[in-house]
Amino acid sequence: MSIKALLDQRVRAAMTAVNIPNDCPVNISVSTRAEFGDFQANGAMAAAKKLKTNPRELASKIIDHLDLSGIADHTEVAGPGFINIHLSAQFLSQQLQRLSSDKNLGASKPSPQTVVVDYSSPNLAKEMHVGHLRSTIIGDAVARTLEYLGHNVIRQNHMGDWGTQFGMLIAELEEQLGEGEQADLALGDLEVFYQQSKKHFDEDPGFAEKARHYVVKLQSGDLHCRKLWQQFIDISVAHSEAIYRDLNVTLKHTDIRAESAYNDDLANVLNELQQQKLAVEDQGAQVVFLQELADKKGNPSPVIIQKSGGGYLYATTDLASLRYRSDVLKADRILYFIDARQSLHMKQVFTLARKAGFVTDNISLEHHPFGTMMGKDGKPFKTRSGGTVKLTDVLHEAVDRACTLVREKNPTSTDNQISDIGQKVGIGAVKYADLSKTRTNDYIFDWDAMLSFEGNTAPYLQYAYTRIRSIFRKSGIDHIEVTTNIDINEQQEKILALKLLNFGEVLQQLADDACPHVLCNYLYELASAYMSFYEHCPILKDDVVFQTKQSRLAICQLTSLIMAQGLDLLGIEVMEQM
RNA sequence: GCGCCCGUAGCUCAGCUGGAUAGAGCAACGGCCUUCUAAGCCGUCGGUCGCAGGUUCGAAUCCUGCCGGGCGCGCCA
Repeated sequence: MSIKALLDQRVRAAMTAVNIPNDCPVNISVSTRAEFGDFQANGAMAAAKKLKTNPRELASKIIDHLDLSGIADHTEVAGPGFINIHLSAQFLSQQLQRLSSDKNLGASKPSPQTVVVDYSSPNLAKEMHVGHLRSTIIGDAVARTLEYLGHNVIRQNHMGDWGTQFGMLIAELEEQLGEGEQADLALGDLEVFYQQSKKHFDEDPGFAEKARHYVVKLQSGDLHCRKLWQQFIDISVAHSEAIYRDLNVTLKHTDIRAESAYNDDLANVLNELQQQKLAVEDQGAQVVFLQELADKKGNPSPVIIQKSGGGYLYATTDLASLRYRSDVLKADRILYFIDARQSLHMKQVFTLARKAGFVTDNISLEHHPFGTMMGKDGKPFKTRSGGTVKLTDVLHEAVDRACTLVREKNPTSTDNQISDIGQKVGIGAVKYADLSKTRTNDYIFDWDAMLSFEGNTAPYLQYAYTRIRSIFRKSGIDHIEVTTNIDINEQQEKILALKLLNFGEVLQQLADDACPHVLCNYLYELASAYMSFYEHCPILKDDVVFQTKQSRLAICQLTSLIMAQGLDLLGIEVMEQM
């Protein structure tokens, strides 16, 4: 149980003892200032309002019935009716020792659920650009965390391999192969290939006609088109997978279940919607009108299931995948990490899937959106030439800069050591820059901030870890026994201790809200608390007595374990030195 | 026109199930390496939390209106 939960329980008991109704909140929170204790309960003020009594007197009565023996040194009423709780050093010591022997590092394991996490899902027509970073790494961090908490996580990479533009791309591929070129050569740069193809499509009516024709042939199973398509897809998937490797993302080949996988089920989806009288013909298309999402005037929200030409759209594919995830994968929760611009679409698909009975009633369907990437001018991001920034270019630049810095700081290191550290630092910095701001609104792409290695960045956290490892190397001690007594005397030790004890709660919040930035913030605060501790509390110095040294090493060990675990959940690697 | 998201320090962002004097990083300035890695630590400077009302003992946080920005609203995904 977390300290917060423990305090909540005790204060609740005291509130009940003074006849405060159960529906009044307890409101345990971390104190904003040291003189206000470590935690405070402000439920007395709300309760006093309800009971029409004096809040300070009520708070004082609660304290009279509050049993915090062995937990707090003292409690006091302050201000309008706050109950400030000052934890005892002994209690903190006990809690830390318990944490040391807890293989879950304070994370409580809820009853396991099957959670489908839909993330990354790049469009295979083009190369991945910086805009794809968010879905990929946020989804990955959430998937890792849910797994750590014991859930059955099923990753789904719903790659876009089946849209209208593939007719254009395979027609272009056919022409280039006709000149004797190898597919992998023609597709050496997907972005260039896409542009060539697009230009061809726009300028040559004959080619455009062929492209449109090829879409239909492809979707109806024509072998020649299918073969060309497969060549294109294989190469494009390989590009994405190379990026996953560089990014240290856990998505595997077997996690791919692309749009094309649902092709054979699309007609079934339509048939069932028609049988249920949900889909009706309108202007030649098959459309479902959702009254549930009607506007103020009562106009229902339309979802097109089949185009007037007979083609299917992504709503159809998404419905098929929802049914698959519910029926076959048996999901309790399905999390989607998709651009906020898809919000209406997701809402429509979720509403329709429930209405048509494509998913079980108690399933949790969650769209976790994120905003559009903006330039420094506050307008939608573009490069000087009007294009996008390739993800692979950002990653290479980050690793190059990191390697340069590592070389400066470690002139005697070998090339292998430098590239190993540079890789972890560079990639970590890029990922952390994105993971640490999880606002669901638009965000600014700042090249320099993304490639910074100072302040609130991944290298700061990695550096804190290496400092700990360095101490263990210097001391010649491999590890500290979990039974070692931990003393909390200095202020820096106390601040660090409270942070360490909060890890489990942060993970729970991440699992519930799918917001990795709370873990980033936590780890930064943890690293910061450790840095202060490190500067102010000597460990291996000659004048440090044995017990203090052991205690501080135990604190170091615990910090390193939580730091490494936390960073691992973010998909950021640690190293012994940097 | 309707809908969704957003507006916090010069810049980039936390804080938002209401709680005490709104926090970080970057930038600027000043200290700290013969002592556990200075990618660091300590300090200074910097904010009418877009504006105006409302609810409340208490509002950055909740409600309403306005201003400003982004996005979305039937055959792309």
